[in-house]
Amino acid sequence: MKKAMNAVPIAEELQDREVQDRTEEIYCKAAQIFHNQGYDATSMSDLAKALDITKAGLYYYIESKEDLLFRIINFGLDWLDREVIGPAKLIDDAEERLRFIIQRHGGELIKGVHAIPILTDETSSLSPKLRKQVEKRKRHYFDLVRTTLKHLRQESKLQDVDVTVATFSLFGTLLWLPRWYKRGGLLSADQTLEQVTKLYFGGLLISPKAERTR
Amino acid sequence: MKKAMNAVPIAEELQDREVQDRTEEIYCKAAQIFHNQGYDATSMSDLAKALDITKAGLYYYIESKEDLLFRIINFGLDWLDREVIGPAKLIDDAEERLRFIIQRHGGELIKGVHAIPILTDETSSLSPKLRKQVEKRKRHYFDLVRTTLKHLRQESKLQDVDVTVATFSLFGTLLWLPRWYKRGGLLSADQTLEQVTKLYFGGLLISPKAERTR
Amino acid sequence: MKKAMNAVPIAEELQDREVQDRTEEIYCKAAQIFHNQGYDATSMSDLAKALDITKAGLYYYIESKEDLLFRIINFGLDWLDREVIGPAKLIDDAEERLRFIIQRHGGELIKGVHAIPILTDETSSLSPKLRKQVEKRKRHYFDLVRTTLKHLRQESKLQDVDVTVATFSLFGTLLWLPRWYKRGGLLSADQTLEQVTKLYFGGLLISPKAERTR
Amino acid sequence: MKKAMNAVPIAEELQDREVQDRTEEIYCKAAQIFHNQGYDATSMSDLAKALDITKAGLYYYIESKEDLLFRIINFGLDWLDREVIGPAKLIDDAEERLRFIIQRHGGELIKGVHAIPILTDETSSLSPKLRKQVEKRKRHYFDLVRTTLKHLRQESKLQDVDVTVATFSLFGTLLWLPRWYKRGGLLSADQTLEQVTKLYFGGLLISPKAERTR
DNA sequence: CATGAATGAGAGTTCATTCAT
DNA sequence: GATGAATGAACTCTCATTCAT
Repeated sequence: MKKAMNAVPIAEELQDREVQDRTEEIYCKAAQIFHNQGYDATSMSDLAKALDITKAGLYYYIESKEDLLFRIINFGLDWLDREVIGPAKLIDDAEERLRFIIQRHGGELIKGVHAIPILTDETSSLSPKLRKQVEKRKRHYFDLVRTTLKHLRQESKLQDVDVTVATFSLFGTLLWLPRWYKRGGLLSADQTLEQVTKLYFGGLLISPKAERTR
Repeated sequence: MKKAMNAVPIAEELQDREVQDRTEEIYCKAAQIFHNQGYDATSMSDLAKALDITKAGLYYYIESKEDLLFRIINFGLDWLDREVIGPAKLIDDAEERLRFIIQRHGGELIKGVHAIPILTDETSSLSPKLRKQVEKRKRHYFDLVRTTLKHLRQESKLQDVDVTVATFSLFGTLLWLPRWYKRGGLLSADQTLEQVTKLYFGGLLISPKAERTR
Repeated sequence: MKKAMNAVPIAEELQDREVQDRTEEIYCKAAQIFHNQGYDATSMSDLAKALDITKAGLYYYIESKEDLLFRIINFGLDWLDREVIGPAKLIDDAEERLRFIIQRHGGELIKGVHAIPILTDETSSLSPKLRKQVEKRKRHYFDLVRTTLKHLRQESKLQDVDVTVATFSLFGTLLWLPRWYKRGGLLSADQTLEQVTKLYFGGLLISPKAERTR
Repeated sequence: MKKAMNAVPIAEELQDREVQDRTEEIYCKAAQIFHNQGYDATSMSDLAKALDITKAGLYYYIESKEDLLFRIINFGLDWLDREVIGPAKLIDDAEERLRFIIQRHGGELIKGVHAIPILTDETSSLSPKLRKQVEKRKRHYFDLVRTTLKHLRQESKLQDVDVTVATFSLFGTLLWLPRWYKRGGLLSADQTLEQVTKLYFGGLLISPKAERTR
C-alpha cells in the first residue's frame, strides 16, 4: 500500500509525515504515562501496550528509553521557547511579560492537553551528559525571568527582595501546580492562575511586619 | 528521661542506642542517597555499599525497599510533627506562626544535616495503600497552614487571595528550595528564608496593577 | 480438524505448531524435572539449562514458576479428562469402567512418555487459590470413581466395604505406582497393572477371617 | 541457675535430660510443620518462631536443616522398628501379623499425636547419601511385609497375585491415608482402618471376572 | 514497519548458616 | 544455652534492548 510503485517524493513524504505523526503520538502518550506513574516505574512494555505496538516495534521510532525521555523534555522545551519565551520577549513591559509567562506556562501545566511540558522537570533520570544539555536550555528560561525581575527593579517597581530567590519562588509555585491542581475543583484553572499572579505580585498580607534582622 | 541518675543500665542503654543508631544511620544514609540519585535509581546494593554491609545484612533492619522508604517518610513526618507542627500550634499570633513554619521547615530543608525531611515528598514510589497513609499525615500539615491563613483573614490581615492557592504556593516555594539552593552561595540559608518570607508576605511588586477580570 | 486438505496455511500452521511445541516442550521437560528432583528443589536455572534457553527466555513462555506448575497440572488434568474420564463415562458396565480407569490412568503413570500426569498431585506447592481450583477439578475424578463403586453396590457386586475408603485406597495404590515401579523389572507395566486390578478387585486372601468388631 | 557450683553428675544429667527433652520437642514440632507446609516451604525462621527460640538457638540442638529432617525420619523409623516391626515379628500367624501392621502403622498415621512417622516418606529432600541410608532401613520394613505375604502363599492362603505388587499396593494405600483422612468425619480412624483391612484382604468385588490375557 | 523470540545484566529478596558475646 | 547481627549464595523475576525474518 505505502511502498507504491511510483517512487516519487510525495509518497515518501507522506510516509515521513506518518512516521512523524506516529513519533509525536509516542512522545505524547509516553509523556502522559511517565507523568502518571513515573519514568522509572514505566516499562517499555507499558508504553508498547498503551501504544498498541510491540516492544520491538517501539524501537523503530526511538533509540532508547532515555533517548525518549530526552526527546520529550526537549519537545517540552521547544514548546516553551515557541509559546512562552518567544512571545514573552516581544512584550516590552516587564510586569506584563511576567504576567504573560505565569498565565501561559501555568496554563499549559494545568489546562494543557499534553503532559509534555510537565515532563520538563524529570531530568533526574537522565545521564549527567544529557541532563547538562537540558539544564542549559532551562537556564535560558530562568534567565529570562530573572532579567525581567531586574528590569522591574530598574523601573523601581520591585520590592526589596532578592531577584534569584524571587525567580525560584515563582518556579516552585508554578511547577508545583500540576501536583495539586485537579480539574473540576472549586476554582477554574484560570482563576487559579489569577490567584497565583495576585499572590506573587501583591503578597499575602496587607501590611506585613518588617523583617527582623537577626 | 531515660538517662536517669542510676548508673546500672548504661551498658544496656548503650547497646540499645547502638541498635537504634544503626537503624537511624540506615535511614539517614538511605534518605541521603535516595535524595541524591532518586529512589528508583538506587539499588539495594548501592545502599549496602554505602553502609558497608551486605545486601542481606540490610534486611536485618528493614523489611523491604518500600518499607524503608515508608519508614523514612514517616520519620520525616515525625520530625515535622515534633519540630514544626507542634511548636507552631503553641504560637498564638497567626503571622508569627506562619513565619515560624517557613523558617523552621525551610531551614531544615536547606540547612539540616539529614535528607529525611526532604524525602517526605517521595510518595510516588509507594504502593497506593502506604501512599494513602502518608497523604493522610501530610494533610494535617496542610490543614494547619490553611487554617492559619484563615485566621489571618479573620484578623483582616489577608489580601484578597484564595487560601488554598496561597497554601499550595507556599508549599511549592518551600519544597522547591532543596532543588536549587546550594550552600555556600551568595545568600546564606537564613537570608534566603528571610527573602522567601518577605516575598510571600509582601509580594513582588510595590503596587501591582489590579487583576483584570475576564 | 485443522489439518484440512487445503495446503495453503502449511507455513503458518508449522509456525503455530512450533510455538505450541516449544510451550509443550517446556511443560514436558519441566514436568520431568519437577518429578525427578521436586518442584521446590528445581530452580528456574535448572529448567533453563535443560531447555537450552536463558532464564529470562523462559519467562517469554510462562508467567511464573508457580504458573508453570499450575499449567502443567491442568495439562495433566486435561489429559485425564480426555483420555480417562471421558472414555470411562462411555462405558456402561461399572466393573469394566473401573478396570479401564486403572489400566488407562495407571498405564500412563508408569508407561507414559510424559511426567505430566504424574505431576497432577504436586498441588502442595501451589498458592491456596490455585490449589483450590485444582482440587475442584480432581474432585470430579474422585466422584467418578466413587459413583462407579456405588453403581457396583446397586448391582450387588460390591463387598461390604465403604465406598469412600475404597476410592481413596485405589488412588493410593495407583498414585503410588510411579514411586516404585521401575521399567525393565521382572513385571511389565501391563502385568503390574493386571496384578493391581486383580488385587483390588479380588483381594489378597482366598478367604479372610471375618473382621472383628471392637 | 543451672551451672551451679557443685559439678556433680546429677546436675549434668538433669541438664542432659532437659536438652534431650528440648531436642525431642524440636523434632516433634518440626515434623508437624514439615508435614503441614512441606520441608522446602519451611524456613528455619518458621521453626524457630514456632519453638519460641532464635534461629541461632536452634543450631545448638541440630546440625543443619537436612540433619534435622534426617533425624526426624530416623526417629520415625525407630518408632516403626519398636512399635510395628518388632511386635509384628512376635506374631506367628501371617494373616494376624499383617492385620496388626495395618492397624498399628495406619493407626499412628491417622490417630497419632506426632507427625514424625508420617515424615518417614519425605526422603526426596535428603542428599543421595542420607537418602540411601534411609531407604536401606525402609527396605527392612518392606521385606517384612513381603515375607509375610510369602508365608501366606506357603500356607496357600494367598490369591494368585504378585507379592511385590501386593506389598507396594498396601504401602500406597497406607501412606496415602494421612493425605485424605480427616478426623471427625463419618468414619472413625479405627473404622477406616478396618475398612482398609477388609478391602485389602477380601477385595472389592464379590466375584470379579477373571483377568483377561492380552 | 513490525514482530516473535531471545538475551545479559541486574533487581529485590530469602535462606541456611555462623560466630563473638 | 542462647542471641543479635551478619553473610554468601542462590533464588525468582524484570528490564531495556536486539535481530532475523
